Amino acid sequence: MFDLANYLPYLINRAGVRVAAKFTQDVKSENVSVQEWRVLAALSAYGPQRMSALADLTSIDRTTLSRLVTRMEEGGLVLRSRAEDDGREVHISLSTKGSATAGHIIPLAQRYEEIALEGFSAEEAAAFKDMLKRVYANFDRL
Amino acid sequence: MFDLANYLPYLINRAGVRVAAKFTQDVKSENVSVQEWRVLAALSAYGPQRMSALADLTSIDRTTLSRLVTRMEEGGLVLRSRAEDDGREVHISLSTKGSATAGHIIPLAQRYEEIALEGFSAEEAAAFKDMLKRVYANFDRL
DNA sequence: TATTGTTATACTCTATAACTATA
DNA sequence: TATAGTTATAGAGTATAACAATA
Repeated sequence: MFDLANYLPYLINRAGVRVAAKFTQDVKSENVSVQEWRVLAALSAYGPQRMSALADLTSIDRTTLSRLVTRMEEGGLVLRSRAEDDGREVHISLSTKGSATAGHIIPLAQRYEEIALEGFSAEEAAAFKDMLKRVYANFDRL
Repeated sequence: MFDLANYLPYLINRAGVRVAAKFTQDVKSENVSVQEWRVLAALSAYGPQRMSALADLTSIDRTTLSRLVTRMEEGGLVLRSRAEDDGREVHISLSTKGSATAGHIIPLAQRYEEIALEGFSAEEAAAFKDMLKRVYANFDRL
């Protein structure tokens, strides 16, 4: 047969789906979707980004991100501007409202991390995160 | 700021998205989507299931699953039948074609697990899977 | 010609609610 | 009334390809 209960991609997917589903409900009060939060989080963590970098950081498809950013721009969460040195590039940055919204959500996000890691020692948590990074890196070339 | 690079939900999401994206390309030759594979895998691992159980096993929304199963039924991958003892329940099972398709994909899926866990010791891999189960369980009540 | 980003299209997924059939 | 599953609808995501603007 097939040992689904110990199949790694399955375990990753179901954990991710569950966390995202719960988070969706909780950020609804901020009128922000999970994808929008991912953009806000990436810009909060790394500052203004080009579209292609933002797509990598958020794991959001480029064409989806383009329209998502348009909606966020219309909602006043982010600013879009052309690069001065290279007219092809677009720089996305947080607006004041976007920063404030991110500031409201970050504590909630941190509570999610605490819930997820309940019962983990600090060493276990660090090892766990490291393993997730290694899995990601193992697919770098593919 | 916000330490995205060590934020657990982010790490889980990006690993899951990357694995699913690569897998999508690879199963295309079997004319099967990732969601369809999840159904095939669940039925291969646990045998015939009711719709609600299958939704839990695959982390697929019930309404999405209902239409997904319709498409798979039309494609000859699964069989849908009413329960004899309770006319409300529907049992989904693999057809001969569905079993054969799953049989083709399972080796590919196992290669994905090997790629994902490259550089992991057996103990690390086991600990990693256990942690993913604990994270999932930590959101049980929410 | 190559790169960056946007738009078009068709299909799928999600979320909510309403609905049918059965218990 | 409650449960199992389906269907309707609107909004959003995905994949592919085509496109404009810039380099």
